[in-house]
Amino acid sequence: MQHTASEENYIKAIYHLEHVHEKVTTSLLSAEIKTRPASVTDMLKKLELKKIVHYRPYHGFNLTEAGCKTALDIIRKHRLWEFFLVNKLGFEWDKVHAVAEELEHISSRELIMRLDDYLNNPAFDPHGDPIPDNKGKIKILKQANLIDLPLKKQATVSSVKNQSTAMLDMLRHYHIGIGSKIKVNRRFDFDKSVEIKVDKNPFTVISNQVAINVYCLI
Amino acid sequence: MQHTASEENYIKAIYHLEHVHEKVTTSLLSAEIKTRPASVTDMLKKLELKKIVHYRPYHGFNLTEAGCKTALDIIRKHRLWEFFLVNKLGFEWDKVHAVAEELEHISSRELIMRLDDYLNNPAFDPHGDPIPDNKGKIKILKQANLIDLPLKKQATVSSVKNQSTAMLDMLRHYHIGIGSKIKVNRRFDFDKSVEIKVDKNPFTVISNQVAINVYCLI
DNA sequence: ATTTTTTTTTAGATTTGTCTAAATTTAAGT
DNA sequence: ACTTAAATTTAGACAAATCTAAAAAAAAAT
Repeated sequence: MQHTASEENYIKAIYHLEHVHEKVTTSLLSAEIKTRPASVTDMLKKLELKKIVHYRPYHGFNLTEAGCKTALDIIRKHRLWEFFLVNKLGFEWDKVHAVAEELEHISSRELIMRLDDYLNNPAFDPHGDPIPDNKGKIKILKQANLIDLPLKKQATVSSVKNQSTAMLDMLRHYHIGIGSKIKVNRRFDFDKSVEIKVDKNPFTVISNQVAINVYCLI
Repeated sequence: MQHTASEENYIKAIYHLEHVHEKVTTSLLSAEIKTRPASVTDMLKKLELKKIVHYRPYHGFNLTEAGCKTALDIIRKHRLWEFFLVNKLGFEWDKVHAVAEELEHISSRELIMRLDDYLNNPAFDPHGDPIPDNKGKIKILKQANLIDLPLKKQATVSSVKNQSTAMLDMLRHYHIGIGSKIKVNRRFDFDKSVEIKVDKNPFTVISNQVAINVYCLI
């Protein structure tokens, strides 16, 4: 009793909307997946029958427990594939979404188990979003790019994208390493450089090119 | 102007049939992909419009040049994924077909380019079948049936005809796999069985039924 | 509390890929 | 050559997922 790719897309979209809006409505979902409201209604009736959503006509809907589990499973697949595409195949992290959208619908459970092991059971995808484990559990921490960090809030360096010698050399110079505590003091519009404080060191400014390679837990 | 997964399955099936039968007919294709003849006729009319096949009603059909190119592209994807599944994820080589059937329909060209590089541009899949390169070129090596091998000359197992689970189980028992080094020591007239040496293992005798399914490079 | 606007659902059509049953064409058997 | 058998195609139906246009329900505005 598996789901079609289309059903999976609806389930995933509902899951995401539930985390942003209290009530998930037909028009919200319609906008999210770029289909007409009428089509959404049709699909909801199907998902209701499959006990994936609780659906009260005219008053929105939300995932059942089973629906939520299914959503997490799809998200797990999506993010594992993204991790694979970036860390094994060398894709740019902003180019993987569309491909992962296709790969996430591959059904083999064994494939995902093996892929997870092959990647050493990563907890975060290349965008810093948590990857649910095979029971649907997710690590609450979120990884964010250094340039996206909220100002003056401490964060912990968790990974570095470009691991070339030149890059690591640069990071050593600024005393930035995995585990370093970083606070962003301000951003400069002129060249998108960022003023930061690393551990107990004095403030410094790092270029945008350096910043975009550093990820932190917040 | 891309093809649906269903169209791709037809194209691939026609390609394979063309290499076994001089004329590819509706009923042959129908049996190959397990759909009713009427459905095959419908699809053929669509593929004819797309200039994928030359179709003469009641008299069979064959791939156009474009169709052939498309088939090779799908086969390339299928075999690259099989290689990945076995050599990176550790699947048994007789368990990858179904998964690769799904993966082969992922459309991203960049994905396949990168996967190919990541795998070091392999020329043969785990079953010993050649992987077309990105221009559709296939490496052809001389393959000989195990029963036809010259005595006491080493050969390398390159492919297996009957890929049923029972067969592969049998081969595993004799430690025969793709890449195994085999030497034929003698043939028994009584039941046409063959005494062989596989890699560094002691001599064994395999039945004629097993031997005729094994092909080697010499 | 009505009326108007917005949202949602229903009704009916379309496309894709499949099916069954009937009709047609080709091949085979005498 | 003629009849029978087999293969193929046509015709019509169906399920999935979408659409448009119209109807119905809920929300907002006066």
